[in-house]
Amino acid sequence: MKTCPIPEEGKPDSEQILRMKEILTSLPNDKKLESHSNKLKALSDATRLKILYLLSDKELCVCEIIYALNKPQSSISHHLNILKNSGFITGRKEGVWIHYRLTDPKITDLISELIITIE
Amino acid sequence: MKTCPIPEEGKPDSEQILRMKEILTSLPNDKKLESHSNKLKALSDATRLKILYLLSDKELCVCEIIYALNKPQSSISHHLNILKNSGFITGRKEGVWIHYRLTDPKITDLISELIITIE
DNA sequence: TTGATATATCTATATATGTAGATATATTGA
DNA sequence: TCAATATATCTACATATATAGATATATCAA
Repeated sequence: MKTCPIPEEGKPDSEQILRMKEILTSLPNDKKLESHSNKLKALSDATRLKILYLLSDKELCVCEIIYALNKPQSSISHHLNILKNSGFITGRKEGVWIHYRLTDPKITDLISELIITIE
Repeated sequence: MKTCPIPEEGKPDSEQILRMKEILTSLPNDKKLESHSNKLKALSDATRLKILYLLSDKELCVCEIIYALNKPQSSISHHLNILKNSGFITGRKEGVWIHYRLTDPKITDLISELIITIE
């Protein structure tokens, strides 16, 4: 039976193994990858996706988002905080109000593209 | 003090509110959004991101991925299953081996683009 | 300064997730 | 049929997360 092409002691690596090692060294380091996966985790919630899509049109204040999504204020605030900390949105304070907008307007399009590729 | 522009009883909605409602009705339904957020959740793990990047070059069998990432076989199998169920990768059986590849080669590029927009 | 509004933070709880060891299944060669 | 390899599934446990009520903070108007 063909065995897994892992390199044997003393023998040179196969082309395949060399290529894999090349890819691994070209990747962001573990700390960065951890940060990237955490940012992507911010997208793994339906409420947060809704918020991003709402903001794809124009900036909104928190109370408008609360009204639109019909969820407790603490819950919306929690999700906004996650989106803000991961860099997807930014807030602009105006009196008591805080207006949130997408950090980059391309964000929602990229998310949609990503979903489409696997649908 | 300016109060939140939520529609009052009997009064017509503001332009802003109408636009929000328009966006909300244009969104995928809740079941679909739940599915989308679950797919994105598959990207929220550093090990799974590494697997996707490894597969961006060419298909690999499970044992090669185990060797490259140096993690327990059960763990890699678990992550591959998540990536497969969410549609990011597909498996091709050949004897005892299963070769996995990206469902769409654009996937890793789109992920990178998404990360770049918020960095 | 007082009261109301907008938002954030704290807290508890239920649920989901990653990890890794153990076991099961499938395939192949002898 | 038997042994070895490749992979999947099961299991338990520790950790992370969403939720929503309660409380805190900040801003403004009167």
